[in-house]
This record gives sequence, C-alpha cells and structure tokens, in this order.
Amino acid sequence: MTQQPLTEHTTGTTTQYGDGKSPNGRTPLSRGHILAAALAYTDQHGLQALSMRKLAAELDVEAMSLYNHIDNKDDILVGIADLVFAEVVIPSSASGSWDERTREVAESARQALAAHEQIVPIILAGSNRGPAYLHMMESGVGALREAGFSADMAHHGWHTLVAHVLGYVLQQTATPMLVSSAVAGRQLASDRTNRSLPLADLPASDFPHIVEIAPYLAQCATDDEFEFGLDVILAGLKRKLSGNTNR
Amino acid sequence: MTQQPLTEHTTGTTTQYGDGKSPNGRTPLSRGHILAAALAYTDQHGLQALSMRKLAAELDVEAMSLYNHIDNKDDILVGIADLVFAEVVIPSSASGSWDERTREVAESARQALAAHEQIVPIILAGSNRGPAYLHMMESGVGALREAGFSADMAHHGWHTLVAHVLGYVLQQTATPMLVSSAVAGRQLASDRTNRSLPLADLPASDFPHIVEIAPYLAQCATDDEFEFGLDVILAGLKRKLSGNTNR
DNA sequence: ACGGCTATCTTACGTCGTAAGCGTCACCAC
DNA sequence: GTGGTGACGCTTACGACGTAAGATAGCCGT
Repeated sequence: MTQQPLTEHTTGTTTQYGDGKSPNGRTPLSRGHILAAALAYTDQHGLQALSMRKLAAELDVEAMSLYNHIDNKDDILVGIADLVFAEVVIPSSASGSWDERTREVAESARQALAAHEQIVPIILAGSNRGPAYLHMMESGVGALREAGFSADMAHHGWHTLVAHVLGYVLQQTATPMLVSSAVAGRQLASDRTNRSLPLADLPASDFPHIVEIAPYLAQCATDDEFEFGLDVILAGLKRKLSGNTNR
Repeated sequence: MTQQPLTEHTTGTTTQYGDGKSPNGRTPLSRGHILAAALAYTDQHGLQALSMRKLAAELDVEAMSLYNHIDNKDDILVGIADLVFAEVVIPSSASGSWDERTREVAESARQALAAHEQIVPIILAGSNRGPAYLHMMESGVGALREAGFSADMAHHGWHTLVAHVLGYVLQQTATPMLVSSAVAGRQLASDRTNRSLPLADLPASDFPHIVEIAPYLAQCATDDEFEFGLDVILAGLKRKLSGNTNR
C-alpha cells in the first residue's frame, strides 16, 4: 500500500521553518498550495487566464517565488491535471462485478473532468499521467483482467474506455456548436468566407440529418448520453468476451 | 449540392488585383494561403511554435499584414482544424452498408487527425466545428439513421463514435507515457514529490496490472487497437439496434 | 556571533497578440 | 489624364507573458 502521496500531495507544506509561519508572518508557499490555487484559479477564470503572475498574486507573492517550488508552468499544468484525476473514486476491488466497477470508474472520471472542464486541454496536450491517473488505470485494467480478458485485450479495452471518457468530456466542453456561414450558399467575392455562426441557421436541404437531430444537440452530452456510450462499449466488450465478434 | 467552398477554401485567392501578382510582384496573401501555411508550419514545428510573426515570416510578410485576411489567431486555429477535417474522405451514401461506411469515416478521420496530430489540442479547445466537420457529421448521422436508429439514438451514437476517434487520437498523441517517481515509495522531506519519470520504473507490487500490460503500451494506439475499439462500439450499436441491451 | 541555506523579491530580456496609423498601389468615374 | 476610393502591406507601440540572474533578508547549526 503506502500510497499516501497519491492523495496527500495536495497539501504538503513543510520545507523550512519547522511547520509554522514563515519569517514575514505569512503561511509559506508549497507545491501543494500552489497547485491547489492554480486549479481553483483555472476553474474560475479559465485555463487561458492562468499566468504565473496572476497565480502568484492570488497567493500574495511575486511570480518568481513560485519557481522555488515548481519547475516551470508545464509542471503546474501537469500537477493540476493529476489533482483532478485524484478526485476519481476507485471502487474497492471486491465491491461488485467487473462491469459495475468499470462503469463506476468511468462515470466518476467523467464527473471529475466535467467538474474541472477547463483542464481538459491539458490532458490531451501530452505527457500528463501522474500518480492519480496511474492509480485509476491500475484499478480499471485489473477489472478487465478479472473479467477474463487477456492482458492484450485488457490493454485495448482500457484504452477504448479512456478514449470514450476523454472524447466525451471533450465534446461536452465544446458545446457552443458553431458552423460556417459559407455553407449557407453565399458566394462572396472575397475568400473571407467559411466563418462560424450558430448551428440554428443550417440549411435543411444540405444537412437534413443534422437539422433533424439539432433539437437533441441542444441538450447534448448529458449524463444519459454518456451512459449510452458506456452501455455500447460494455456491451461490445461482453460480446468480445463471449467470442462472438460478428463483424 | 453547391458545396465547393467546403473543399475549396484551402486555396481561395482572389480579392483584388484580378488574379495575378500583387503590385510589388509577389503573389498576394489570402485567407487560404495563410491557413495552408499555418497548417504546414504547425505540422512541422508544433502548435506551440506557431506565432503570428513566424507565420508571417514564412509568407515573406510582416505579422500585421495577416490581419487583413483573418480576424485573429483563433481564427487561424479554427481554420486549420477545419482544413484537417476536410481531409476526411466521406464515402458516397450508396457505397456499402451503414456499418462499413461508418467504419470508413471513423478510420479516415483518425488518419487525418493522426497525420496532423499537432492540431488535436485545437479541437478540444472549444468552438471549432467548421464546414468540413459538418459535412462529415451529416454523412455519419445519415448512416446511423439509415441503419434504423431513431434521430435521438443516431445523435447519441454519433457522439459515441466521435468520442472514440477524438479520445483515441488524444491517447496516441500522449504516447510518451510518464509516471510519478513518488509511487516508487520514496518519502522525501520536501513535498517536491510526484514528478514524472518513465513508465518502466513502476513497482510491480503496487501496479501489477499496469506492469503486466506494459509491453503492450509500448506499441500503443496502433491502427489495430483503434479498430478494436471501433469493433466494440459497432458491436454495441448493433446490440442496441436489435433491442438486446442486456445491461 | 557567524557562515550557510533557503525563500522571497527585484530587475531585465525576449516573445507574444494586436491596436493605431501611415504609405502605396490598382481601380474607376469623369 | 486626373482625382477619389478602398484594399493591402508596413511601422511603431503597448501590455502581458515565461523565466534567467542577481540581490536581500531571515532561519538554522555551530
């Protein structure tokens, strides 16, 4: 076991000065405090607004002081992404059938990501798998192995599930659906066409199916819809398990 | 029909000066040229490296000149994202069964995104659905409707497929798998823990299942694995169609 | 008392996106 | 021709960004 760091790295504090106040009377900085403040600031003001100077101001400190506790801005981004993964609740490995546990992890992950949708861009930016993500992965892959999948298949299945969660939150984040005005048929002299405008103005003649489902898009990416996709994937996995691929 | 702009907006040129050279003898700027250069530059140097000044230099022009043809940098980002979607080949609606066409669109989309993986972060950044994306969506939703799904279900199914493609490319982009050193069990005095280091060093005692599938992670997110997930989803969709949800 | 350490602040550099304004050219009505 | 008009590129400038370098001030063990 001994994985306290997985959950404790949010509040680790002491470095110098015993564990009281710093010389000037303020509570001292720490990696944990910085990351927590960064996540809170990002949730509130958006990822674009997060800058070293503003984050430092939030902590009543100058920008360069942060560099005593973190390597650079990327370090902060990876850190707050893993803080979000740390919110995912991992069911104990004896708490139900493999598909129930898998569903719980996926839904919890979706909730955590949806609650901090601003950090989603960080996750697809690249190397950001911290300890919390690993903890989740260990549990998820374990459930699939227990279900009877080979290591190879469990690996594939896990990636399919992660792709669903990430892709889904991604779509939810991008809900303000936009579409170009060029498709409306106008042919301006300038090539300054293909700009965006609300989905409602789409011509039904060119996009009959999109217009047909447009009402549903408004209430898009709800919990129910996520569960629909999860059902599809779990059903497909069971079908793979029973050997009935039936392509 | 009349959707030429969907594919032609890559090279739209003429605005003034008939269609020859500009007064100073150079070929004039245009939204299409700018977007094409931006996509090429991003593919080669990465999204982070793309700046207005460097893009302008690539076109032998000063940065501010670009603003005569585009609104701002976001406009460029949305534009090049849609250029990538324009590469997706849409099978004709009479070229095969619905699941075959769905598979083709999904694979083509994955290839297009994989060929320009640098632009993936743009897509999850939010409002970026241009005309090319819409074209693809119209085709995909149409295939599901044809398969017999209700408009509501087709909507859900489409989102599930998009989630898979996006989530999958996302994982492929993030292949340099990293993991914190804190999980190795060290307990440093400082809280400067939880940093990243290669996956290979994971302790098998804490993460047996991850270690077990580690060899497969190396060759992760291949075409085969994508197809596995696609199989899972299509199989699940067929199961939904036949009414056998069987949760 | 004192030297070393550590955390903070100050200053500075290069880069970014882009607002404002200027010059210059092709085009058109007369 | 000639003068107006508007498109298009350039120059300059501003504030914000990430962060390298160095100065400063307080705590510690001795």
